[in-house]
Amino acid sequence: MSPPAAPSDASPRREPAAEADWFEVANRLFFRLYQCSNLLHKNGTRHMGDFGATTQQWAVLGALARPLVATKGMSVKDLIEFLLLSRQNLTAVLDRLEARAWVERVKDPEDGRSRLIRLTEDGNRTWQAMRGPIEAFYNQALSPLTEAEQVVLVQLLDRLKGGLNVV
Amino acid sequence: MSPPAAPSDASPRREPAAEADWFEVANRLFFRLYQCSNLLHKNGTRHMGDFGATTQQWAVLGALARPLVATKGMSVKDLIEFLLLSRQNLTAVLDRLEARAWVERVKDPEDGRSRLIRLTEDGNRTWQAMRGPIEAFYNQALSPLTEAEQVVLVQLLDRLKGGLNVV
DNA sequence: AAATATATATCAATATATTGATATAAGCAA
DNA sequence: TTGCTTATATCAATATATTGATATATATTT
Repeated sequence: MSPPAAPSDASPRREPAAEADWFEVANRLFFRLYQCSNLLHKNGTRHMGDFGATTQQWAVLGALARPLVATKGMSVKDLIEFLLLSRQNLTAVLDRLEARAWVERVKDPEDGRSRLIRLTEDGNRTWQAMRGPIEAFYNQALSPLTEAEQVVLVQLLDRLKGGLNVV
Repeated sequence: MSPPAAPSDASPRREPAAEADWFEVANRLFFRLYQCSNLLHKNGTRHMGDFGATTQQWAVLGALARPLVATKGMSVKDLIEFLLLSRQNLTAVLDRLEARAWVERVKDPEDGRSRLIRLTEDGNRTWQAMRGPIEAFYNQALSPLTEAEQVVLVQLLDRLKGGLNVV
Protein backbone atom coordinates (compact mmCIF):
# COMPACT_ATOMS: atom_id res chain seq x y z
CA MET A 1 0.00 0.00 0.00
CA SER A 2 2.72 2.46 0.93
CA PRO A 3 5.16 3.57 -1.77
CA PRO A 4 8.69 2.12 -1.71
CA ALA A 5 11.02 4.12 0.49
CA ALA A 6 13.34 6.47 -1.32
CA PRO A 7 17.05 6.23 -0.44
CA SER A 8 16.89 9.52 1.47
CA ASP A 9 13.66 8.63 3.32
CA ALA A 10 13.76 9.99 6.88
CA SER A 11 12.68 6.58 8.25
CA PRO A 12 14.07 3.80 6.08
CA ARG A 13 12.73 0.28 6.57
CA ARG A 14 15.22 -2.09 8.16
CA GLU A 15 15.16 -5.65 9.44
CA PRO A 16 15.01 -5.70 13.27
CA ALA A 17 18.63 -6.85 13.63
CA ALA A 18 19.88 -4.26 11.13
CA GLU A 19 17.77 -1.64 12.89
CA ALA A 20 19.46 -2.36 16.21
CA ASP A 21 22.91 -2.27 14.59
CA TRP A 22 22.12 0.98 12.84
CA PHE A 23 20.86 2.59 16.04
CA GLU A 24 24.12 1.71 17.79
CA VAL A 25 26.07 3.43 15.01
CA ALA A 26 23.81 6.49 15.02
CA ASN A 27 23.91 6.73 18.80
CA ARG A 28 27.68 6.54 18.84
CA LEU A 29 27.90 9.11 16.04
CA PHE A 30 25.90 11.73 17.90
CA PHE A 31 27.63 10.98 21.17
CA ARG A 32 31.01 11.52 19.51
CA LEU A 33 29.68 14.77 18.07
CA TYR A 34 28.54 15.76 21.56
CA GLN A 35 31.96 14.93 23.04
CA CYS A 36 33.87 16.73 20.26
CA SER A 37 31.67 19.77 20.75
CA ASN A 38 32.36 19.83 24.49
CA LEU A 39 36.10 19.54 23.83
CA LEU A 40 36.05 22.15 21.06
CA HIS A 41 34.53 24.78 23.34
CA LYS A 42 36.55 23.83 26.41
CA ASN A 43 39.99 23.48 24.83
CA GLY A 44 39.39 26.02 22.08
CA THR A 45 38.63 28.68 24.68
CA ARG A 46 41.75 27.62 26.63
CA HIS A 47 43.88 28.14 23.53
CA MET A 48 42.50 31.68 23.28
CA GLY A 49 43.71 32.32 26.83
CA ASP A 50 45.94 35.26 25.91
CA PHE A 51 42.99 37.10 24.39
CA GLY A 52 40.34 36.18 26.93
CA ALA A 53 38.10 35.26 23.99
CA THR A 54 35.68 32.34 23.82
CA THR A 55 35.01 30.01 20.90
CA GLN A 56 31.77 31.89 20.19
CA GLN A 57 33.57 35.24 20.01
CA TRP A 58 36.18 33.56 17.84
CA ALA A 59 33.41 32.29 15.53
CA VAL A 60 31.91 35.78 15.18
CA LEU A 61 35.27 37.42 14.50
CA GLY A 62 36.08 34.71 11.96
CA ALA A 63 32.77 35.28 10.18
CA LEU A 64 33.34 39.03 10.00
CA ALA A 65 37.00 38.74 8.93
CA ARG A 66 36.20 36.87 5.71
CA PRO A 67 37.45 38.76 2.65
CA LEU A 68 34.06 39.50 1.10
CA VAL A 69 32.62 40.59 4.45
CA ALA A 70 35.41 42.60 6.09
CA THR A 71 34.72 45.94 4.35
CA LYS A 72 30.94 45.88 4.21
CA GLY A 73 30.08 43.98 7.39
CA MET A 74 27.22 41.54 8.00
CA SER A 75 23.67 42.05 9.19
CA VAL A 76 22.56 40.41 12.42
CA LYS A 77 20.10 38.36 10.39
CA ASP A 78 22.84 36.94 8.18
CA LEU A 79 25.08 36.26 11.16
CA ILE A 80 22.26 34.29 12.80
CA GLU A 81 21.82 32.14 9.71
CA PHE A 82 25.55 31.64 9.39
CA LEU A 83 26.32 30.81 13.03
CA LEU A 84 23.02 29.02 13.66
CA LEU A 85 22.21 30.50 17.03
CA SER A 86 19.37 32.57 18.41
CA ARG A 87 19.03 36.32 17.96
CA GLN A 88 18.90 36.97 21.69
CA ASN A 89 22.05 34.98 22.22
CA LEU A 90 23.94 36.62 19.38
CA THR A 91 22.92 40.08 20.63
CA ALA A 92 24.58 39.32 23.96
CA VAL A 93 27.77 38.06 22.29
CA LEU A 94 27.85 41.16 20.07
CA ASP A 95 27.34 43.39 23.12
CA ARG A 96 30.42 41.88 24.74
CA LEU A 97 32.43 42.19 21.51
CA GLU A 98 31.31 45.81 21.13
CA ALA A 99 32.26 46.54 24.74
CA ARG A 100 35.78 45.34 23.92
CA ALA A 101 35.72 47.52 20.78
CA TRP A 102 36.36 44.53 18.53
CA VAL A 103 33.17 45.06 16.49
CA GLU A 104 30.91 48.01 15.74
CA ARG A 105 27.27 48.35 14.68
CA VAL A 106 26.75 50.74 11.77
CA LYS A 107 23.56 51.67 9.94
CA ASP A 108 23.05 49.88 6.66
CA PRO A 109 22.90 52.62 3.99
CA GLU A 110 20.68 50.36 1.86
CA ASP A 111 18.14 49.48 4.56
CA GLY A 112 17.37 51.78 7.45
CA ARG A 113 16.05 48.91 9.57
CA SER A 114 19.25 46.91 9.27
CA ARG A 115 22.52 47.45 11.09
CA LEU A 116 25.76 46.04 9.77
CA ILE A 117 28.19 44.41 12.17
CA ARG A 118 31.78 45.15 11.26
CA LEU A 119 35.21 44.39 12.64
CA THR A 120 36.95 47.47 14.03
CA GLU A 121 40.64 48.03 13.29
CA ASP A 122 41.36 46.76 16.77
CA GLY A 123 39.14 43.75 16.15
CA ASN A 124 40.97 42.97 12.94
CA ARG A 125 44.36 43.26 14.64
CA THR A 126 43.14 40.92 17.38
CA TRP A 127 41.83 38.45 14.82
CA GLN A 128 45.16 38.40 12.97
CA ALA A 129 46.97 37.83 16.27
CA MET A 130 44.63 34.95 17.07
CA ARG A 131 45.53 33.10 13.88
CA GLY A 132 48.72 31.64 15.38
CA PRO A 133 47.07 30.04 18.44
CA ILE A 134 44.16 28.89 16.27
CA GLU A 135 46.49 27.20 13.82
CA ALA A 136 48.33 25.50 16.69
CA PHE A 137 45.00 24.31 18.07
CA TYR A 138 43.92 22.97 14.67
CA ASN A 139 47.25 21.18 14.20
CA GLN A 140 46.98 19.47 17.55
CA ALA A 141 43.33 18.52 17.20
CA LEU A 142 43.77 17.19 13.65
CA SER A 143 47.03 15.34 14.29
CA PRO A 144 45.30 11.90 14.33
CA LEU A 145 43.87 12.54 10.84
CA THR A 146 45.60 12.63 7.45
CA GLU A 147 44.87 15.64 5.26
CA ALA A 148 42.78 13.42 2.98
CA GLU A 149 40.73 12.28 5.96
CA GLN A 150 40.23 15.87 7.01
CA VAL A 151 38.71 16.63 3.61
CA VAL A 152 36.37 13.63 3.91
CA LEU A 153 35.35 14.70 7.43
CA VAL A 154 34.47 18.18 6.19
CA GLN A 155 32.26 16.70 3.47
CA LEU A 156 30.48 14.36 5.87
CA LEU A 157 29.92 17.13 8.45
CA ASP A 158 28.57 19.29 5.63
CA ARG A 159 25.95 16.68 4.82
CA LEU A 160 25.19 16.04 8.49
CA LYS A 161 24.59 19.76 8.92
CA GLY A 162 22.08 19.57 6.08
CA GLY A 163 20.19 16.76 7.79
CA LEU A 164 20.27 18.53 11.16
CA ASN A 165 19.16 21.87 9.74
CA VAL A 166 15.64 20.84 8.75
CA VAL A 167 13.30 23.38 10.30
CA MET B 1 69.41 20.25 13.89
CA SER B 2 65.80 19.42 14.60
CA PRO B 3 64.65 15.83 14.05
CA PRO B 4 62.51 15.05 10.99
CA ALA B 5 58.82 15.56 11.69
CA ALA B 6 56.83 12.38 12.39
CA PRO B 7 53.58 11.92 10.43
CA SER B 8 51.52 12.71 13.53
CA ASP B 9 53.57 15.77 14.49
CA ALA B 10 51.35 18.48 15.93
CA SER B 11 52.84 21.08 13.56
CA PRO B 12 53.78 19.46 10.27
CA ARG B 13 55.94 21.40 7.84
CA ARG B 14 54.08 22.56 4.75
CA GLU B 15 54.86 24.74 1.77
CA PRO B 16 53.23 28.20 2.14
CA ALA B 17 50.58 27.51 -0.52
CA ALA B 18 49.77 24.08 0.94
CA GLU B 19 49.69 25.65 4.40
CA ALA B 20 47.05 28.16 3.29
CA ASP B 21 44.99 25.42 1.62
CA TRP B 22 45.22 23.24 4.69
CA PHE B 23 44.16 26.07 6.98
CA GLU B 24 41.07 26.65 4.86
CA VAL B 25 40.13 22.97 5.21
CA ALA B 26 40.80 22.93 8.96
CA ASN B 27 38.89 26.15 9.48
CA ARG B 28 35.91 24.83 7.56
CA LEU B 29 36.06 21.55 9.46
CA PHE B 30 35.84 23.18 12.87
CA PHE B 31 33.22 25.63 11.73
CA ARG B 32 31.07 22.75 10.47
CA LEU B 33 31.59 21.03 13.82
CA TYR B 34 30.52 24.25 15.55
CA GLN B 35 27.40 24.51 13.37
CA CYS B 36 26.48 20.83 13.81
CA SER B 37 26.89 21.19 17.55
CA ASN B 38 24.59 24.22 17.64
CA LEU B 39 21.99 22.33 15.60
CA LEU B 40 22.34 19.16 17.66
CA HIS B 41 21.53 20.98 20.88
CA LYS B 42 18.83 23.20 19.41
CA ASN B 43 16.93 20.63 17.36
CA GLY B 44 17.72 17.69 19.62
CA THR B 45 16.14 19.50 22.56
CA ARG B 46 13.15 20.36 20.36
CA HIS B 47 12.65 16.68 19.53
CA MET B 48 12.57 15.95 23.27
CA GLY B 49 9.73 18.45 23.61
CA ASP B 50 7.24 15.96 25.07
CA PHE B 51 9.62 15.19 27.91
CA GLY B 52 10.93 18.68 28.58
CA ALA B 53 14.43 17.19 28.54
CA THR B 54 17.55 18.80 27.08
CA THR B 55 20.31 17.13 25.07
CA GLN B 56 22.54 17.16 28.16
CA GLN B 57 19.94 15.37 30.25
CA TRP B 58 19.46 12.95 27.37
CA ALA B 59 23.24 12.32 27.30
CA VAL B 60 23.30 11.57 31.04
CA LEU B 61 20.29 9.24 30.87
CA GLY B 62 21.84 7.47 27.87
CA ALA B 63 25.11 6.99 29.72
CA LEU B 64 23.33 5.53 32.76
CA ALA B 65 21.02 3.30 30.70
CA ARG B 66 23.84 1.30 29.12
CA PRO B 67 23.54 -2.43 29.94
CA LEU B 68 26.70 -2.72 32.02
CA VAL B 69 25.90 0.45 33.97
CA ALA B 70 22.16 0.27 34.61
CA THR B 71 22.27 -1.96 37.70
CA LYS B 72 25.40 -0.64 39.40
CA GLY B 73 25.33 3.02 38.41
CA MET B 74 28.23 5.32 37.62
CA SER B 75 30.36 7.55 39.82
CA VAL B 76 30.36 11.29 39.17
CA LYS B 77 34.05 11.02 38.33
CA ASP B 78 33.40 8.45 35.60
CA LEU B 79 30.47 10.44 34.25
CA ILE B 80 32.70 13.51 33.98
CA GLU B 81 35.31 11.57 31.99
CA PHE B 82 32.63 10.05 29.78
CA LEU B 83 30.65 13.19 29.04
CA LEU B 84 33.67 15.51 29.06
CA LEU B 85 32.21 18.35 31.05
CA SER B 86 33.09 20.03 34.33
CA ARG B 87 32.18 18.67 37.75
CA GLN B 88 30.31 21.82 38.74
CA ASN B 89 28.26 21.70 35.57
CA LEU B 90 27.45 18.01 35.88
CA THR B 91 26.40 18.50 39.51
CA ALA B 92 23.81 21.03 38.38
CA VAL B 93 22.49 18.72 35.64
CA LEU B 94 22.29 15.83 38.12
CA ASP B 95 20.46 18.07 40.61
CA ARG B 96 17.79 18.77 37.99
CA LEU B 97 17.55 15.11 37.04
CA GLU B 98 17.29 14.13 40.70
CA ALA B 99 14.57 16.75 41.25
CA ARG B 100 12.57 15.05 38.48
CA ALA B 101 13.26 11.68 40.14
CA TRP B 102 14.91 10.33 36.99
CA VAL B 103 18.22 9.56 38.74
CA GLU B 104 19.27 8.92 42.34
CA ARG B 105 22.57 9.24 44.21
CA VAL B 106 23.43 6.18 46.31
CA LYS B 107 26.50 5.52 48.43
CA ASP B 108 29.11 3.33 46.79
CA PRO B 109 29.47 0.24 49.06
CA GLU B 110 33.07 -0.13 47.88
CA ASP B 111 34.19 3.47 48.51
CA GLY B 112 32.58 5.64 51.16
CA ARG B 113 33.74 8.83 49.39
CA SER B 114 32.04 7.93 46.15
CA ARG B 115 28.38 8.14 45.28
CA LEU B 116 26.90 6.16 42.43
CA ILE B 117 24.45 7.82 40.08
CA ARG B 118 21.70 5.44 38.99
CA LEU B 119 18.59 5.60 36.85
CA THR B 120 15.41 5.29 38.89
CA GLU B 121 12.57 3.10 37.62
CA ASP B 122 10.87 6.26 36.47
CA GLY B 123 14.05 7.43 34.80
CA ASN B 124 14.37 4.13 32.96
CA ARG B 125 10.75 4.28 31.80
CA THR B 126 11.34 7.83 30.56
CA TRP B 127 14.49 6.79 28.75
CA GLN B 128 12.69 3.93 27.01
CA ALA B 129 9.91 6.31 25.97
CA MET B 130 12.49 8.74 24.60
CA ARG B 131 13.93 6.12 22.25
CA GLY B 132 11.22 6.69 19.63
CA PRO B 133 11.73 10.45 19.25
CA ILE B 134 15.52 9.95 19.40
CA GLU B 135 15.38 7.42 16.58
CA ALA B 136 13.22 9.77 14.52
CA PHE B 137 15.70 12.56 15.12
CA TYR B 138 18.64 10.35 14.14
CA ASN B 139 16.85 9.22 10.98
CA GLN B 140 16.15 12.76 9.90
CA ALA B 141 19.61 14.10 10.71
CA LEU B 142 21.40 11.20 9.02
CA SER B 143 19.18 11.06 5.94
CA PRO B 144 21.83 12.74 3.71
CA LEU B 145 24.36 10.00 4.61
CA THR B 146 24.50 6.36 3.59
CA GLU B 147 24.99 3.82 6.36
CA ALA B 148 28.55 3.24 5.16
CA GLU B 149 29.24 6.96 5.38
CA GLN B 150 27.81 7.04 8.88
CA VAL B 151 30.32 4.38 9.93
CA VAL B 152 33.17 6.40 8.41
CA LEU B 153 31.98 9.55 10.14
CA VAL B 154 31.96 7.79 13.52
CA GLN B 155 35.54 6.65 12.96
CA LEU B 156 36.74 10.11 11.96
CA LEU B 157 34.96 11.78 14.89
CA ASP B 158 36.55 9.19 17.16
CA ARG B 159 39.99 10.21 15.99
CA LEU B 160 39.15 13.90 16.13
CA LYS B 161 38.04 13.43 19.72
CA GLY B 162 41.44 11.90 20.45
CA GLY B 163 43.22 14.93 19.02
CA LEU B 164 40.95 17.37 20.85
CA ASN B 165 41.23 15.56 24.16
CA VAL B 166 44.91 16.30 24.81
CA VAL B 167 45.13 17.81 28.27
C1' DA C 1 48.12 8.70 64.62
C1' DA C 2 49.16 12.20 61.31
C1' DA C 3 49.68 13.81 56.77
C1' DT C 4 48.25 13.41 52.20
C1' DA C 5 45.28 12.32 48.49
C1' DT C 6 40.71 11.48 46.62
C1' DA C 7 35.53 12.20 45.80
C1' DT C 8 31.99 15.02 46.16
C1' DA C 9 29.70 19.23 47.04
C1' DT C 10 29.00 24.23 47.27
C1' DC C 11 29.43 29.26 46.27
C1' DA C 12 30.50 32.87 43.12
C1' DA C 13 31.46 35.13 38.76
C1' DT C 14 31.01 35.09 33.94
C1' DA C 15 29.55 33.57 29.27
C1' DT C 16 26.74 30.82 26.46
C1' DA C 17 22.26 29.04 24.96
C1' DT C 18 17.11 28.46 24.46
C1' DT C 19 12.05 30.15 24.33
C1' DG C 20 8.52 33.60 24.73
C1' DA C 21 6.71 38.24 25.04
C1' DT C 22 7.10 43.02 24.04
C1' DA C 23 8.84 47.35 21.87
C1' DT C 24 10.55 50.40 18.23
C1' DA C 25 11.76 51.82 13.84
C1' DA C 26 11.76 51.46 8.98
C1' DG C 27 10.36 49.46 4.45
C1' DC C 28 6.53 48.30 1.63
C1' DA C 29 1.99 47.55 -0.16
C1' DA C 30 -3.02 48.26 -0.51
C1' DT D 1 -2.29 57.14 4.95
C1' DT D 2 -3.20 52.81 6.92
C1' DG D 3 -1.72 48.44 7.69
C1' DC D 4 1.51 44.59 7.22
C1' DT D 5 6.02 42.88 7.31
C1' DT D 6 10.80 43.03 8.49
C1' DA D 7 15.01 44.04 11.43
C1' DT D 8 16.61 44.86 15.62
C1' DA D 9 16.46 45.27 20.48
C1' DT D 10 15.05 44.27 25.24
C1' DC D 11 13.29 41.77 29.38
C1' DA D 12 12.55 37.54 31.75
C1' DA D 13 12.97 32.69 32.90
C1' DT D 14 15.59 28.60 32.61
C1' DA D 15 19.49 25.48 31.54
C1' DT D 16 24.06 24.87 30.12
C1' DA D 17 29.05 25.71 30.51
C1' DT D 18 33.65 27.38 32.31
C1' DT D 19 37.11 28.69 36.14
C1' DG D 20 38.49 29.33 40.88
C1' DA D 21 38.05 28.92 45.83
C1' DT D 22 36.43 26.47 49.76
C1' DA D 23 34.46 22.65 52.63
C1' DT D 24 33.69 17.90 54.22
C1' DA D 25 34.16 13.13 54.43
C1' DT D 26 36.64 9.08 53.42
C1' DA D 27 40.73 6.47 51.89
C1' DT D 28 45.55 5.77 51.77
C1' DT D 29 50.18 6.36 52.97
C1' DT D 30 53.80 7.43 56.09
